[in-house]
Amino acid sequence: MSESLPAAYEPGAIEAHIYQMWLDRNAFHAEATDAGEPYCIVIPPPNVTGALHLGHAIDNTLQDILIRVHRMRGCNAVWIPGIDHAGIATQAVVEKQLREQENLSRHEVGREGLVQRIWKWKEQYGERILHQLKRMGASCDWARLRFTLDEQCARAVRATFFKLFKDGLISRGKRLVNWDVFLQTSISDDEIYHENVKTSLWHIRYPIDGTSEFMTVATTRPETMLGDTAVAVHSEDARWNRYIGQQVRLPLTDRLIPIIADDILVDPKFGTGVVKVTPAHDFNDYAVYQRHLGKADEIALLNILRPDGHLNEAAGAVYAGQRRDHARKQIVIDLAALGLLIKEEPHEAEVGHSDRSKTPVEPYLSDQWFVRMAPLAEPALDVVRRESIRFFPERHAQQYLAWLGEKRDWPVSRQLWWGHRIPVWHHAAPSTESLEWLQLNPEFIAFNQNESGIFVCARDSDPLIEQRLVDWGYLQDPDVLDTWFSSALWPHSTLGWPEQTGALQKWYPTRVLVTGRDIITLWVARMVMTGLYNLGQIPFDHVCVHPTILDGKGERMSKSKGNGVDPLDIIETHGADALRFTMSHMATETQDVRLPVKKLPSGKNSSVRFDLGRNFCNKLWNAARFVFANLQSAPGELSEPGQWATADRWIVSRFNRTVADANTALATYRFDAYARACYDFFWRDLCDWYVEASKPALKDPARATQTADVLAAVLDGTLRLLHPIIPFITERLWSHLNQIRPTRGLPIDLACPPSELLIKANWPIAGPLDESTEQRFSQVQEIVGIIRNARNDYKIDPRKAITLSISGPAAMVDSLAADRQTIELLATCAVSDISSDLVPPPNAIRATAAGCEIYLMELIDPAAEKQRLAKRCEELRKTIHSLRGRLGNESYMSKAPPQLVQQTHDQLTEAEAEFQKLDGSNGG
RNA sequence: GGGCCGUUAGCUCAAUUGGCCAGAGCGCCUCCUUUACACGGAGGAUGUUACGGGUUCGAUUCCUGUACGGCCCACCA
Repeated sequence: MSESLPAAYEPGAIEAHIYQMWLDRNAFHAEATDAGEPYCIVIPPPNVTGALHLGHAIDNTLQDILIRVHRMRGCNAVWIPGIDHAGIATQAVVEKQLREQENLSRHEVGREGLVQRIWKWKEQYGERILHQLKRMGASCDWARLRFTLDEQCARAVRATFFKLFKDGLISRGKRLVNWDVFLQTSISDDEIYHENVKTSLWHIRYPIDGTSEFMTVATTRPETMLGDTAVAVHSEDARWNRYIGQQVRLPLTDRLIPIIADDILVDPKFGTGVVKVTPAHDFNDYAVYQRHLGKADEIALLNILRPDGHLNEAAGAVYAGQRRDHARKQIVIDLAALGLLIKEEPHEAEVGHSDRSKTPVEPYLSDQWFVRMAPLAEPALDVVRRESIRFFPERHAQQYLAWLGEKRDWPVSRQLWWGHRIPVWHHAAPSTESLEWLQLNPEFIAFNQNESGIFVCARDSDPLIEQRLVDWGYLQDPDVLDTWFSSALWPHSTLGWPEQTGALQKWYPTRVLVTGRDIITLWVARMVMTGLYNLGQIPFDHVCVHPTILDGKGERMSKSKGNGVDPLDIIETHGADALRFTMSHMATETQDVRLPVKKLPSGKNSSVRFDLGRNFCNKLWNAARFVFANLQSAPGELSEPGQWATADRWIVSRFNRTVADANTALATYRFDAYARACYDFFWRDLCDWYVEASKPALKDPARATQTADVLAAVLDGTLRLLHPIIPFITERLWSHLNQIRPTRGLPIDLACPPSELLIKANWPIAGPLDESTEQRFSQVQEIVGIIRNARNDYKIDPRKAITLSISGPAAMVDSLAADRQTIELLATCAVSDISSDLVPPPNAIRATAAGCEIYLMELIDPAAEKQRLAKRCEELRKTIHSLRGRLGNESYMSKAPPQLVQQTHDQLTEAEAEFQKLDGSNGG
């Protein structure tokens, strides 16, 4: 029945089996009607475009730890998984594939054809992501898997858009947007990266109308001059201000454009002091246009580009149809021919590029939908200021507040086909019949009218309503919504909103959002806004921001950089638990952690950083094997802790302390502190000391049963404590423990009810601490330490037992005698005498620890001993000098806390006592 | 250019509201294959806590300046 466990832990042999067992037992699933305090986490949905890397691994490991801890604490815990459709990124990938493999453009396959292909692609890559999550041990409630483009999310999107539309928070307008001419869509600021490009600065003369004079402008983009509608100067620039109100003749065109004053745009000390103004193709110039709008010096807006980046008719017959880069060359040639090009100097500029298509973006004037932010942002700022939502670490709230404080309108339309289509239909001249109908259904239909016609928003995706609109000649907006629009609804859309589902009522607000700091603004802030707007409630109480994983060169792991490491690679070399343990250990409060990665001959990646977790698992495996080998099948009779050995009481107290530390760490999302507390307890206390100390006890018939019971109990508790971090190995060992020892015979402080599965077991109880025992055992540790130290100094064969005697304070003699066996085993020695009044034997090595004198006998080399003692005396002399200095300092004595002064006093007394003894014997 | 954060052992990171000799893992050195574990055990070496100034009895911790690095925002015709 209880098969033997191999000497080395082999994660590959058990992980798949254990995960399947959890699935078979439905261990991840929760129902809203289940008992327990609700505890819900929604996963930050990974983009379907790519496989997960280690950045996702840390994010999901931490979430899984929280979910598993709270499940064990008896909460009704649910972790909702999902994937993001990642509009622009996904469409770009599939379009690229289409081009490369079939040489087709999206227009050739059509809207439906393309969307169909993307869905296919999504199935394939979505599966891969889910597979990765499962291999990592993620205990997601898979029955609740969501996709940001599925029907449930679509209902939430429609309902939200409708509400915004009805409340007048959706507006449509011409705006200058960042245009990707390759994908022919607008992209958001955050989808742009800047690249340093070597180009030229061209100086061009603009003839001032009615004079023989010129104004000289400098530009890096000469082709945009065809769209100039003004030149601007500073109002106080004596060189130029007399021309304000006059006109220049725009070269290569027959247009006259005004000379205007704009003191914001123009810095008179920079360049020539004259700036060309191209409001349709430059963000600053567009701002000029807006500033002058409605004033006497209002300027025109002239778009000279087609959506594909070619120049249009407005650019003039000569240039219309040319590509933007071709036009630039041609214009330079033409200007030179006219003698209007003064010079061309080398110039470096940061040019915005689309993250998706890697092509330069074009500021482009187009019709877009916007969400007005001000009314949404204010309450979202408020809940964080009031700390209804708390950030961990706190400092990250600043970024949130700063960004939201700007309240910049959110452009939500994207000229894409993959995404939630904007639920707005337009008609320039609607029939009265249709208008009457619209007014009949204010619950489902909202509309507003302006000079360009009527815009109708339909709440539900109802084919009958939509068909009716189409029949009346209304056209649906071809654009789709920004991906963030659907992810902004994630915490409530995944729970069923707008339906008042049981899940929504039970689990909303969710408890914590775990994420990296890069999407605090784009995502976290928007979730808070929509949560408050749609439900009047915050979406989560806490935001846990974990460090960003960097590679060995300090660069962020990302798919586009190609430096992402597949968690499956690490799982292959180290195991999932090792990956998770190391991730938890790395989750400190710093903003980044570096992870040097090495490429294996197989082409896969690995990193020695994960050895930490692997070694830890192996140690756990073997410590458990040791316990199993020493357990009788039934526990002994419960005895009173008062009858236990020091080591027994000590390890129980240490365990209780560790549980308390883990609880504290988890309450503030200090996953590193949780992992470190477990590591130190398990390795340092349990393995290094307790297991070693238990070995003679297990051979002693009088103590074997009690010791085995403590071992079983502490192993039981340790597995519970570690399960959330390293679920696979602990579940495996748990089942083995259950087989050979179904009941533990737990000492009272560790009593937790039994459980067949560890994943469903109770979280350990932080029982009482036994300070005096901890202190007493630490004296044993000190004494053992100093003996080992001396043995090493004297190069004594590790196998050779030495004889020693201990002279200590009368109060310690009895307790030391009780722990004699422990000292003898751990320091490989025989203790011949423990007493309060020993005379130092001749030729013995002397050492001091825990206020005791230790005499190591039968060791020669008095010269070496003398030298060693001299060294120690010197150390003590320094210590004493420093401590006396501190106590002699009046300010210190009067201002430092008395407790600290007392401590200093005690230290001095101790050091002086040791010095006196050593110096006395060494004095000869 | 504006804002935020960081700089601790060769590397990667800790250090509760300022207070024991600033710790751990890896790496390094010595020794040990002792029946849980060499993915192990015992011991050891390594720090002007980036640098300057200040506050304090006392500063890795608080203030300030400099250097370097990262992130966010805005980007200059």
